[in-house]
Amino acid sequence: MGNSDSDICHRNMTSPTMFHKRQAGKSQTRKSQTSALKSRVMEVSLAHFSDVGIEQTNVGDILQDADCSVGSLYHHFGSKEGIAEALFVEGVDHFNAGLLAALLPRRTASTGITAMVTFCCEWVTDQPQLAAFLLSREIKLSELARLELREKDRAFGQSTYDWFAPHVKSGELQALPTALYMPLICGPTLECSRMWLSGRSARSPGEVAATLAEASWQSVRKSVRKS
Amino acid sequence: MGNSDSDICHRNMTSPTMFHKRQAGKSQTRKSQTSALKSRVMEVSLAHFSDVGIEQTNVGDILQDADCSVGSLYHHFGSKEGIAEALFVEGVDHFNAGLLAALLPRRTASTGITAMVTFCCEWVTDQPQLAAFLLSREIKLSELARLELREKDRAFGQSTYDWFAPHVKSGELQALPTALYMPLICGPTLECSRMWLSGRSARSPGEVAATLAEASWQSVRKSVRKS
DNA sequence: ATTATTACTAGAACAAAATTCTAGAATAGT
DNA sequence: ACTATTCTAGAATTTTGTTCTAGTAATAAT
Repeated sequence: MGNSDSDICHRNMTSPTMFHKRQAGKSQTRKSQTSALKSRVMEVSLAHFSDVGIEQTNVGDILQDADCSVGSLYHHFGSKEGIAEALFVEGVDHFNAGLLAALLPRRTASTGITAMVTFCCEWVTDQPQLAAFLLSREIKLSELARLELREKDRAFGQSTYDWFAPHVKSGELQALPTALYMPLICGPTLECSRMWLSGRSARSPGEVAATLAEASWQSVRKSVRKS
Repeated sequence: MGNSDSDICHRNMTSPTMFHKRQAGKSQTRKSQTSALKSRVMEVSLAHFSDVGIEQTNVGDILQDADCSVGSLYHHFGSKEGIAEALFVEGVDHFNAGLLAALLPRRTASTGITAMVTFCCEWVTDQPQLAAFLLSREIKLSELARLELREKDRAFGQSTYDWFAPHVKSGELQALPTALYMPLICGPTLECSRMWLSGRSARSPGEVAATLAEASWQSVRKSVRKS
């Protein structure tokens, strides 16, 4: 009766990854209901956020559209920003994983770069809502989430670096500060994506993927020129 | 007594440019007070916005820090978003003007591209707050502002295109869809800027300007390669 | 000059929306 | 069975953005 600091979660991201120790029994019902509720809230929130922005979205609408009670929402996400945070982290994970999956199998520098750019273009074009949300920051992440993301970022950077290093050594790629590869390779694509997503450009990234890939490749390859 | 639709302003941006028809007389006092108030509000707001985001900033703090009354604020800006909008438009203007000023005087393709990238880097490094604010969208612009910006964007695009066209014709630059030049040239820099501004990278754009410039140049130049 | 109109300032009052709180149901652990 | 924990609910509260009314200084009109 006195301890009001109940073990609230506010961050579980059970959505895709959560199947440890399931006792193929009865309780499955409640858990899946809860999990479904969370997914529903996130899905509905994403739609609203990417439509009118986080600030303009009001919790009442989310509650109604996701058929969720105030209590449940605040139990699971802690706040409106909490939903945004969850979406953001999940989105980054998804993007990074996809990018790595596209990159790692490639054996030559040029096909790797092309794969990265192509993947970016397709990803953005395939899920414009999530992309728009991710590419428009203004999400004040909690200290916890910030650290979590920082770590993921580091791991991601390491993985890509491990792929790049051999190609740098072999003389195919320029030797650059590690922090520059991603911006050089994906920067133009992301900038195009932003323009397309905000309606400032008619051409979708998918349509110009090949051109972007070639240009990015030229910007990081090591080459001797005629003039 | 019945017309409640008084001529409210909500958009003047008198900050820098406003010296038409000044009757070098007495009333100057009031005008300059007002102008100073607006500047103060915008300055304070920018600090808060770039610090904790628009949503997390509360009007009360702005009021207090800028020593402004509720009435005045709503008279001049209409809403919290109105302040953001004003800041955004002013910022874009400032950036675009600077970029053009850096680009237009250049006579060769390579010096032009270098000038653009260098300018971006310096601009971001010089005014990180404004840069952080501009680079983090999530600003629901009013329909009016949207059109205003669209027009400015168009004009800006035209100006840069006029500069590019001759170099494309002369064979120095690749012929690309118009909408791709800016992303290719400034995309990597802006991506680096975002990383630096959000603390994900230690190296400021200013420090890597030369490298970025060279890479961007390689990505848009037209060249025959040895292999 | 005097009056009328406009631009601006001020802060109390209001309304909307986010969040907290209390209570109760479902589930898991012992 | 009993206890602790997780989760659901929605009424109650608080916060906060915005509106409204009133008043003051400046400008224009007569």
